Amino acid sequence: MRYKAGLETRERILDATRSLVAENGLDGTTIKAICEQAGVLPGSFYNLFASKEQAIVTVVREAIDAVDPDPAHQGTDSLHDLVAAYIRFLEESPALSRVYIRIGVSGAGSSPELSGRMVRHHEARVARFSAAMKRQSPELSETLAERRAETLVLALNGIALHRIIDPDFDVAWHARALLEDAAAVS
Amino acid sequence: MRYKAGLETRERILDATRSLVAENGLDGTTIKAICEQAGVLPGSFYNLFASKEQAIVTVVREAIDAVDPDPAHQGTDSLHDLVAAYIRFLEESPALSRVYIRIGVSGAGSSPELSGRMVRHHEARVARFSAAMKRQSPELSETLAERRAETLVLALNGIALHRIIDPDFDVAWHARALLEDAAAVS
DNA sequence: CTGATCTTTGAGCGTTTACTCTAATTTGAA
DNA sequence: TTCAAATTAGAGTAAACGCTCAAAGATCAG
Repeated sequence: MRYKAGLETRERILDATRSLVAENGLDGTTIKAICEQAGVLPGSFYNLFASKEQAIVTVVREAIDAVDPDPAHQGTDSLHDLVAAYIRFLEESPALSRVYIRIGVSGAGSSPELSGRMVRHHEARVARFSAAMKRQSPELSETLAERRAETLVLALNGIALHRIIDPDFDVAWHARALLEDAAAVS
Repeated sequence: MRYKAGLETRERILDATRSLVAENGLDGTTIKAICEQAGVLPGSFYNLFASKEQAIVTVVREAIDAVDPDPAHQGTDSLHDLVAAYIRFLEESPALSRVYIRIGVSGAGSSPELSGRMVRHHEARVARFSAAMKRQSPELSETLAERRAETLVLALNGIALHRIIDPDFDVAWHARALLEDAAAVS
């Protein structure tokens, strides 16, 4: 894994894994398909990755890192900023965001590694939304703000999810509608 | 499929299929597991069902029929009624509702039969919510009411989905929060 | 009881899965 | 140029998958 050729192969494998998981989901993605799309034979795959799961985890980590960008700004962003960032992620990284939705949705199947990572990510994300919610509506109680924040995050996921079934679905419109409703209350 | 024994076996197979899909999802449910849980051998399964997919489709149809009860009342129910009915479905039919969420969410995988059925169901459901929305807020334009109705349905699914990862998750609270937000706007 | 029909048995089919192994080739620092 | 280390090729493994089938057993109308 030190030579240039190996690193290039690794990238090709990750590209293939990303698009295949986006297209077919976790269980629908096979080693054979990855190798074919990457132009590689199984021996090469297993020279660079210990298992199929390791390649998938790598791609999922990418997706999780991409969904909550600019962590330096944490503590200053508004709910609107957060939702806008999510919409941008969905629109500008179609493959990666499909990976994210598929995993977040299926509960990562039978992989404890992925499940744990996703649960922790969800908690952190709710916390970030919750902080923004409290900043925007200081009159809300602690627990109420947290629950409303979680409602918003989960509802956003439900909306993003629909794009997997209907590629022409207008995610941005619905996400903004949701945000407006939440803002109208507070 | 006419003798009493066959009908009982059929029920046992459907019970097993329902709980296994609820627990492990579509791809995680195998013929072997179904047969073991139903106390049946593969030959018996295939005497009653043409394929694994047929058994699953039967269970999914159950779930779809259960999520929108009392179609006779269509045209009179309020948004609150519809959301309350959904919450009741989620709470009173845990296994069936998990099947519903898993299928609706994953896009039914690679089964065109299931995908088509789910798409049609979603459209009908949105139409029903949309009608209730127009009744409640006549001042909204046609398309606006429809889009808001779809936002609500999808957000509800996003919330219900989280219960698959966290069984203790308070679906009812979050669903009601969503409804209040939507109501506060109109 | 008879006998046609339905049900169950359980070994086993062919395919696909993730993954391994050895030998050949390529790489790039010294 | 040398040569150990990294990378590839590609046949091959064992296990799991959905599913089949012939034979034995259970059911129930006539």
